[in-house]
Amino acid sequence: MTKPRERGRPKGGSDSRGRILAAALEEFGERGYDGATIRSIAARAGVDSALVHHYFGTKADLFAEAADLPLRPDVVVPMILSGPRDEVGERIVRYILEAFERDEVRRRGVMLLRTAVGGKIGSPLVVGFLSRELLPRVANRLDVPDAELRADLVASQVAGMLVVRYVLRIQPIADAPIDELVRRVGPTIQRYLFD
Amino acid sequence: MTKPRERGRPKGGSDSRGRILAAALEEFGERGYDGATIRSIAARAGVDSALVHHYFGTKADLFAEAADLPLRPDVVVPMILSGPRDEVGERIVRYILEAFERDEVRRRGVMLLRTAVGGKIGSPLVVGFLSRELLPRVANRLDVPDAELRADLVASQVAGMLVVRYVLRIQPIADAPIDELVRRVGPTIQRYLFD
DNA sequence: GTCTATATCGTGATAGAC
DNA sequence: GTCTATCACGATATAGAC
Repeated sequence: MTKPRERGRPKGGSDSRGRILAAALEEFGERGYDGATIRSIAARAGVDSALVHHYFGTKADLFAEAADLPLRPDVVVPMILSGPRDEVGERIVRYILEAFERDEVRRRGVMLLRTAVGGKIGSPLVVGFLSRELLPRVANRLDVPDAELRADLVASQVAGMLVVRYVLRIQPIADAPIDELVRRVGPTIQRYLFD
Repeated sequence: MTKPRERGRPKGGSDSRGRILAAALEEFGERGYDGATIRSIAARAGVDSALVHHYFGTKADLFAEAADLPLRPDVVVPMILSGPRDEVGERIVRYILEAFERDEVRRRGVMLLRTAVGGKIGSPLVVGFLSRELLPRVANRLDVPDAELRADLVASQVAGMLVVRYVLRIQPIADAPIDELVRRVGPTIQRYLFD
C-alpha cells in the first residue's frame, strides 16, 4: 500500500501529509467513520480542509489509507500458532495486548473497532477482513473439529476485551496490567481452541 | 420513563407514534445514532419527518425514548445470580441469548451496542449504564476478591459474543444454536466469576 | 393530527488564486 | 504547497396551513 507519492520527499515540505494522516487516525478512532469530518481532521492537523482532498482524494480514500493495520495476518498468525501448544491462548492475548499498547496500533485498532461495530462503511470493511483474511487463516491451522466456530469464539472474546478496555475504557479492566489479563483470559482462548 | 402523553390514546389516531418508535428502533439499530436520520425514520414509519419532531422533540429525545431496554438489571441480576452456583455461567449466557432471540430485545440491544462502540452520544449513555447500574450490581453479589475485574471480564465476553453474533453477524457463530454457545461460553463466565 | 414550506447549518468536494 | 471562495446537498428543526 505504499503510495508512489512518498518517493523523493516533498522539497520544502512541512510534512502536512503526515500530520493529516495522523489526525485522520485520531479522528476516525474517536468518532468513527461517519462522525469524523474532513474539516475536523484538517483542523486537528492544522491545515485547510481542501488540502486533505488534495493529498488523499475522497474521504473513503483517506480512510482506506489510514486504516491498513501494521499487522500482517499472514505472517503473524503462523508465528503465534506455532510454538508450545498449551500456551497458545496466553501468547495470543499477550501479543494483542502488547501490540495495542503501542500508540499507532491502538489508534488504528480502536478506529477499526469503532467503525466495524458502529456504522455502515466500516462494517463490510472490517467484517470482510476478519472473515476472509484472519479467521480462516486461524481455522486452517487448527487440527480440531469445528475449527471455524472456535475461531469465532476466540474473536468474540478478543474483540470484547479490546472494546471494553480500549474503546469504552471501563474500569478496572481498562487499567489492569497485561500480565493479569493474560492470566485470566489466556485460558479462555486455550479452551475455545482445543477443548 | 412513561410519557404522560400515553394517557387516553389519541382519539381517531392511526398509531403513528408507535410506528415512529418502531421505525426509530430499527433505524438506530441498523445505522447507529449518527447514521440514522429523522427523515429515514419518518420514511420507514410512513409519515412526515416533521411529525417525528412533533411527537418526540429532538433526535436525542427520540433516541432516549427508544433506547430504554425492557431488562431491569435490579430484578434480573439477583434472579440469575441466585440458584446453583456452579451453573451461574451457563445461566447467564442462556438468559442473554434467549433474550436476544426476542425481536424487540435484539433490536434495542443491537442499537445500544452500535451506539456504545460507534459514536459520541451513545458512549457515555451506555458506558454510564454499564458501569453505574449493571456491573456494580453484579460485583456486589460476588463474595470473591477482585469482584469488579471479574464483572468486567464477564462483560467483555458477553459483549464480544453479542457483537460478533448479532451485530457483525459473522458465520458460523451467528447461526449457532443457543445450546452450543451455552456449552462453550458458559464455562468461561463461570471461570471469570469464581476461579 | 398531519404535512408543506422554509430557515439554518454543516457536510464533502471543486476551482482557482497566490 | 497552501488556502480562499464557493457549490450542491442533506441534515435538524421550526412555523404555520389545512
